[in-house]
Amino acid sequence: MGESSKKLQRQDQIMQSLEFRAQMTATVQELAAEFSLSPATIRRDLEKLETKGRIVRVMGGVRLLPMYPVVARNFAERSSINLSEKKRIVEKAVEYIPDNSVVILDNGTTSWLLSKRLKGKKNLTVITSSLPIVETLGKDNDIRLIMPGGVFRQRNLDFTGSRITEFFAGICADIAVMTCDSILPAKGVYKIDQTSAILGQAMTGAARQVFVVAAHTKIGAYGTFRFLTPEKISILFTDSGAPHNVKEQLKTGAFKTIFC
Amino acid sequence: MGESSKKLQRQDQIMQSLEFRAQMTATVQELAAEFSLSPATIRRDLEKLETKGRIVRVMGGVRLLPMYPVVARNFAERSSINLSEKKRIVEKAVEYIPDNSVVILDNGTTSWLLSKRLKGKKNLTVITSSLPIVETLGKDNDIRLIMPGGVFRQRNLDFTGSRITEFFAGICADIAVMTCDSILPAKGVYKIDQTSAILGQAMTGAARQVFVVAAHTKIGAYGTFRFLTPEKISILFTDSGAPHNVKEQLKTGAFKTIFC
DNA sequence: TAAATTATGATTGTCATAATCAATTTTTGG
DNA sequence: CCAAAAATTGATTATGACAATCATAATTTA
Repeated sequence: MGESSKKLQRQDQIMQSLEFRAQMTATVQELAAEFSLSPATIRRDLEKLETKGRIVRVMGGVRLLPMYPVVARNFAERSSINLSEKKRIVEKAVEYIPDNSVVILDNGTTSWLLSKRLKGKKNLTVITSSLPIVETLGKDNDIRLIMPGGVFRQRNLDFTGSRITEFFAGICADIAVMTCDSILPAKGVYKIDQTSAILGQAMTGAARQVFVVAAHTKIGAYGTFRFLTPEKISILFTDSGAPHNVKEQLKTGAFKTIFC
Repeated sequence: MGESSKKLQRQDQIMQSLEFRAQMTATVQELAAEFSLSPATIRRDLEKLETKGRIVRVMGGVRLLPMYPVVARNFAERSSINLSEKKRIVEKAVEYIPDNSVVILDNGTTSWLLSKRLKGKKNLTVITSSLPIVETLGKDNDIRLIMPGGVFRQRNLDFTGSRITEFFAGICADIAVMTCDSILPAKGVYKIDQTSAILGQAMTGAARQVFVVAAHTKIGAYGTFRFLTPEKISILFTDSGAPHNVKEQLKTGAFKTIFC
């Protein structure tokens, strides 16, 4: 059996009470007084609400999340896979993005990490459909941030739609930084879903240079929809974890590969 | 004099350390061990980092903000002005939004509050340029969320641009819920900046019904750019705090007014 | 290099928290 | 509607996180 309706109702009241407060915060004691309950009970409610992702508990009380918590948490967890490799790749790729450039950033956790490393660049224009990237770069004064718009995909935290192709047809950027689900060195770069692949085609078609950032595990992995052929890749940034023969193949391939 | 470079450098290292962690969290003790420092020093660093808006401290440790903190905080503070009036207005307006409808939501704190009350509606399509609204509704499975896109405005946390008008020209929604900076009952509804007014025109032109939600303080207030004439307003939702003569004027006006 | 500023770690008192348990309330199933 | 089961509640206790303070050490400034 779950929680009693009375308890659930009170949890909603706590949420409402939080929204009334200027800083969206309250102490356990304040709430205990407000509901005429013991601090222990309030703590148990807050514990539940935190599990449900509706609040963050802080020392002595609780804070309403200004933002969407559940999806962000999923995203943060996904991004922790291969994190140290991804970070090395990203650090290197960032070196190849000069000041004053116009950069298209693909969706995905790797390009999200990359966006975090753009701080300090001067006069950058970033075009992206990724909500986490918007949130990361939105606070940066030195970055002009442009979003094509579209229908929101909860699973990917991005926006896509039929207007995307049309949008990028009118864009000429310096660099597109792309993520992927699969790289076949002789054939090209792939995404798992078609919508993302169409977006990828539009993005890469709108940039003079195409960077691909991908952990070595993506090389030879499964991916159905190709969005990029080898000759259009400017640089592939990957880690050095791939088997020797694969690395040799990359070194003699159609595009430049940088092992980070 | 500010902080020493050594201290600032360590604070950056703390941030990096946080990014490496799966849940983006760490305890004071973990960090104390990692940097071979006393918990007191780590706490002082965390205190600074929190002041700078880079982290949120939680019981026993610290959590990296998944999202942009400073702007969100500003927004949350702004939204607390007239909060109880706004909430009453919003509760009433939500009643007039039926299931299965297509709703355009304007930018602004009042429509952000309104978006929080849409949970439970079935098969809703929401079109908005507001980042906070996207974040609020993005976690809701029952809402189809569409963003026109454009250039990000940090100050308003929204997206605007020349394509906006073109975008809304292709839209026919059921309801547009609009906020404003000023209402002159005989003349119309105004915004302070022209960009928002152009967006407002596009939005109201794309909807069959136009709701205006505004605290009574907006009636007769200052606003330069008109985006809506009185005869195009379907319903004005406001609180009953306006002077008697103003309320009489509204009751005999060109549009329906609901005092919440 | 010396003085001023800042940072650090230890100590202390205060307070939040988690765990446990008995009493009470609510829900479930007949 | 009633009895049994489940869940909730508040009191208690042990743990430990926190802020304030101060003397010492390190860093920055002139």
